[in-house]
Amino acid sequence: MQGRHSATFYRQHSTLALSQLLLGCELVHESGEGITAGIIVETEAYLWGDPACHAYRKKTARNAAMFGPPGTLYVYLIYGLYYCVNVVGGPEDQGEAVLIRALQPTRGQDLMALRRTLHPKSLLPGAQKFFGERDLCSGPGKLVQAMGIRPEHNGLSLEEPAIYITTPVISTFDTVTTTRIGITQGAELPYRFYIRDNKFVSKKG
DNA sequence: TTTACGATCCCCT
DNA sequence: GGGGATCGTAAAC
Repeated sequence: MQGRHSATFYRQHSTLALSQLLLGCELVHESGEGITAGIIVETEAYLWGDPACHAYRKKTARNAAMFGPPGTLYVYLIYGLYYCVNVVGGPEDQGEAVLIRALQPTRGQDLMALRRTLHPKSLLPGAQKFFGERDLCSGPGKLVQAMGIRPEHNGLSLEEPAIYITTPVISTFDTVTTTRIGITQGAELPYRFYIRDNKFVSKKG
């Protein structure tokens, strides 16, 4: 059994450092439906003074969770269709966070596939009905769906019993540092990190 | 009060 | 490789 990261861990490192330290750690959700888990293989940092950061201008109703203590979950709706999940980093009250962009599934793959299949959009005629392992968590919207993370998780702490991140389960890998995906402002900043040659990463580059 | 747009995903060409 | 879906948020009027 792997240990879980503590509040101290989230407090002790900068958000940029956290973005890299979370690679190789396992995100676990013990839900009523069952347990799902996956190794974090891709992250992005959103920092103070960063124009792409949701907290760039000021604290609002949407981004309030970003100003919670390090180790808080920030879940938000994107494009009116999907949700993304972040881990709030320190220093506290700076509105910084780490976007979890991809997981390598380790537990509950069947449940993940079920959740992805049962998503309302997937029930539309002609929608994809089968998911290979690579399709479960290879993107920020996908992994939220597969892990059963919902808007109600916004503002919760990773100290909660049912949702947490473990200490590293793999450690021998190279980290690629590159630019973030899907943004216009701050696009040149090297704030994206992923495990080299891991097939569950959303995109190369 | 109105409007433009986004840290995405999936299907179609 | 490109575009449409879809809606809450926040900036602009």
